[in-house]
Amino acid sequence: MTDRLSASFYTRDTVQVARELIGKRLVRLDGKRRIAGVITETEAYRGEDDLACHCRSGQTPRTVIMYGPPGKAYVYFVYGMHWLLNIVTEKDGYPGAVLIRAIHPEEGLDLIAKRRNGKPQKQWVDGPAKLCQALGIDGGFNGVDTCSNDAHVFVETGIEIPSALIQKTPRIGLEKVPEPWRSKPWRFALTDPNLILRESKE
DNA sequence: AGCACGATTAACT
DNA sequence: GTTAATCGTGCTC
Repeated sequence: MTDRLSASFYTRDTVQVARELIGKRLVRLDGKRRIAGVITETEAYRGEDDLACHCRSGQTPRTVIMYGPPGKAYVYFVYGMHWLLNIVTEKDGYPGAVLIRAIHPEEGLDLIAKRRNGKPQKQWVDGPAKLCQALGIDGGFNGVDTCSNDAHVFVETGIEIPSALIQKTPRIGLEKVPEPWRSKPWRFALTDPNLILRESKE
């Protein structure tokens, strides 16, 4: 049995999914090893009218995944060197995705340390591109169905996080995006990830 | 501690 | 030709 999230979880409003992904567990199967951690930061991008969303220009070769069925990984390349991981949301045909910006690592720490090449632990996975580097996620994962049993990247059920501990803020890196989109409170972040640390140590 | 900038490529105008 | 859902380095205060 598995407690992997199914497509129905993602077949909903993107902002709601982004909120509920906080506290869930992101898992990467690396050979026989697991790299996993609690999701601590997400952002919602939805619809062609959202001028921060890649789909603002309609369906293109890059964005075709976002228009397809929910639960698939949307992995894209930016700034000439970074990969970013999203999970597609909303009904098939309506574009939306949640960007996974940060996790709290709990499994496979040695593999993360290795990929992050000697950086201090605080900088292992505290940004969307660092996260992808740490987990070994690149363009090869674009379009992978995370709900399928043989996917090597997926999300499991996790900890229930009270809303009081979740910060809602505008999305990051949208300096040139016009209002109201620049200021939409579609970023969700755990205020103090150390709360999770304490819980997991028991 | 905080800010500015260069890296480096694909997609879009 | 321009820009980008970023990161790491190096400089200044």
